[in-house]
Amino acid sequence: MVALAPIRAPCAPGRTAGGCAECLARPFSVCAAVPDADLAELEALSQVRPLAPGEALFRQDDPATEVFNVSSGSLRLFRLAADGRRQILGFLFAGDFIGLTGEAAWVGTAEAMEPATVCRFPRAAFEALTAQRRDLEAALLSRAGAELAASRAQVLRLGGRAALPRLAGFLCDLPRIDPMRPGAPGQIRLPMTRGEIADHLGLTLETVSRALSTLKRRGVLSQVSLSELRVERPEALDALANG
Amino acid sequence: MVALAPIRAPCAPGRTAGGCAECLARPFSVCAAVPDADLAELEALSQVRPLAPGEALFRQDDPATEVFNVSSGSLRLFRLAADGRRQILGFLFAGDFIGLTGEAAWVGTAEAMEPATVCRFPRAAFEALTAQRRDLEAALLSRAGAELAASRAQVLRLGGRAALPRLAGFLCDLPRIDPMRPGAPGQIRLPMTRGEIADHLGLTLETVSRALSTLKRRGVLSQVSLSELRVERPEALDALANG
DNA sequence: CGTTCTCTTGACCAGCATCAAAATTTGTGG
DNA sequence: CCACAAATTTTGATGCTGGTCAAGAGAACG
Repeated sequence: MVALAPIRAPCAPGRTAGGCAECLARPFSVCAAVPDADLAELEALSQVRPLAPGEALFRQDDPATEVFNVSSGSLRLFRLAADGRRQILGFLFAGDFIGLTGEAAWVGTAEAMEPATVCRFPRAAFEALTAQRRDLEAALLSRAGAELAASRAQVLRLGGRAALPRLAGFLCDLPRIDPMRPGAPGQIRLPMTRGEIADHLGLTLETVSRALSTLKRRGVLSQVSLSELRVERPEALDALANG
Repeated sequence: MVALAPIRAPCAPGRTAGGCAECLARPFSVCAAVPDADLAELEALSQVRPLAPGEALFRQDDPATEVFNVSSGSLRLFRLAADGRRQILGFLFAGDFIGLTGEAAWVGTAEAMEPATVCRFPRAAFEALTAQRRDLEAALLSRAGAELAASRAQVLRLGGRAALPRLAGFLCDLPRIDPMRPGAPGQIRLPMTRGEIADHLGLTLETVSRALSTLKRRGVLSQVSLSELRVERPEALDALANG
């Protein structure tokens, strides 16, 4: 897994150096709904938490006493089944908000896939702020809609049987949900392993690897590195994903 | 498909006979957040629309200029893929709200599975009301969370490979999402066909039928009628769904 | 430079899809 | 109310995709 050149942590550690006002993730976050003049309210509630690769932010079934906003890096959100199978519910990138559903316990475990930072809010205080601020509540509702759409996209992918369309659909969507990704357009960054892609798509890592090889053999993709793909024929990828 | 004994349509046709105040679906709906004193605001915006079995409420990719609340009966929400495959995103029952995501176009087609009624709101007017009423907005956010949880449950089901656990999980959840279902506890009403269950679970109708037969052979279920099952061994069903 | 982890590729097999037909239920019209 | 027609469900036979097991190649890290 190739670590990124470190992105300046937004809502930055230290808080002094610009704070939320200079946060690189704010344009993609619910915080964008809060005008600059009122940012101090947000900053007063939040703490910055850096995460090392593999470190857990919370575990499934733990009480959800806090909510989070991802400000850099990426995380995996997964649930372990009784038989040991791991279903990855989603990958979280800068701007994603964690804790929308208001459930008492976390549905899954969240772990960093690479160095990451999140803003941490006590749930009660955040909900109090939400109740005061109409703009924030509307932004949360809007983001909940986006997350529901993402979950439905995953359902559509998992419902289709073949492995190749599942992977193609995932690769098409990935750049969209990773707003701060670096690198040239037409390239796809994969901060997750083959096994994680497999657990997201309901496949095995061998099948994912074979599907990637097939796409390379057909000239749809080429590999810049293990974790960086180049899309050679975007239309072909799109056709596989949908048609 | 056995039609239910008709439920008195809530938010009833005619509107005069009690209106929202006597709506049987209100306890399960976002409308519950609106106090009795303010119900007139809701009623002024809404129109009751009855649906015949098979009738479409809207079609995928159509502009979403209205939102709906199901007040009786049930609907299927599905999306047709380019290859003709049908993925059923969910089944809608009394109390379910349609139009949470705020997207410009419908993600899928909604069709009644049995005689049903919905309350219809012009989207712009409903959003204006939402912006005024804190209680309604909070209820919508809460319901969005519930729907996200349902979608994630479907992801967890589709991600698991075997057919039997998928069906078992679906049968376990169905009674919970159908709050106004009639009939004795321990019985499961299936307003949908085997083919629709299959398209929801990413299986074929033959596989669903075989899985049902297996559950009957093992004594987990028995059939009251084609569309009504009796759970003989709830623990066994639950074990199949999770373990 | 060696250890460890991840990825790739191969061989084989099981479970589900597909094709096909019979049984059951539902709906319609006399 | 019965008989017939249409639709749905059940069951069977066969083939293929993807899972499982296994081994080797390539990267990452100390």
